[in-house]
Amino acid sequence: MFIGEYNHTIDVKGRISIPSKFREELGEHFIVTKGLDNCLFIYPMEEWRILENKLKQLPLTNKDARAFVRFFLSGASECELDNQGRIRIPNNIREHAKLEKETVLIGVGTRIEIWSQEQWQQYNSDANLSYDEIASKMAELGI
Amino acid sequence: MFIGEYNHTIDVKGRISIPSKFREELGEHFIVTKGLDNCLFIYPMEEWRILENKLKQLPLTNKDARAFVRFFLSGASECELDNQGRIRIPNNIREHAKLEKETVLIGVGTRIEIWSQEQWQQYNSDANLSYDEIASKMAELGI
DNA sequence: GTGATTATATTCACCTATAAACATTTTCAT
DNA sequence: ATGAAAATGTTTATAGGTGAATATAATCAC
Repeated sequence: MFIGEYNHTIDVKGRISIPSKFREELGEHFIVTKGLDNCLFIYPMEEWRILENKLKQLPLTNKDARAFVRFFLSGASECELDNQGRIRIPNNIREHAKLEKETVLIGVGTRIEIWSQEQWQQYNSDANLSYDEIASKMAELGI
Repeated sequence: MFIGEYNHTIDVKGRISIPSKFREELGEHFIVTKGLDNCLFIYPMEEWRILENKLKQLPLTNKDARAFVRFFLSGASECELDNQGRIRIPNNIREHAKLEKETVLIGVGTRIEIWSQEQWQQYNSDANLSYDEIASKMAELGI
């Protein structure tokens, strides 16, 4: 399980270091792809395979399904940590997440997400999550 | 059952010692998360596992579910007592609870909560639950 | 109450993760 | 082939995390 929130910076060459707490669980190779809500998703290989399989099963005849599959697969690239624990973010997906310099990496269970700091703050303050909503979600889940 | 109230301080490195009375029941590893009402929740590992599994099952395609999972998991951190019975509170979580130096730890049955002293005092006076109100709530709940 | 024991607070010292700067290699266009 | 630009690798500095030691306060047994 990936959990937690970390503020990291992107260097002038477009590289970012992955929080050390995430590295072991990520393994050597993993997939970075365009995510939902203007962020990037990072999946360990194992989780990626599961997602791939789900995507494969989507009906090719459905317009939305085709768009969804294109979105995920075209934006995906396999990455590897360099020997200082960094990765290079490909330009096309970097733009998708509006990554400049200040970023936030969050652990979200089966995946990691990379946000620009600005986007993350905005997402959080957009109050699409009021306390009441959180509370009722928690109640639903029996937390 | 966690019960009682303790005043502890956070040191300059962001560490706080867990009341000795809580330690045995907590075990070695546990999870600290952003809680409701500007405090932090501490869950024993067993409880946490159950939550994890529920969270994993929420659909990626549902916007509200994504927001909730992000809130909950990015605000979580696995902790371990050091050999003096302390834990470190990550900064993002710490800000959520407005923890400065003086804090209050309270036992609330299945979990422990960490409050800033200020917030706790305010909560107690704001909520100014009269005894009558408490009594009638209890009756409602069939206690 | 007195002393012994345990819990908590505070300080110091070390180590690791990250950031930033610099150096080297590769790629590509001319 | 040559130079420019991009990618990759290395080095160093620093902040923040971690562990240990000491000091102070609270608790307990007698």
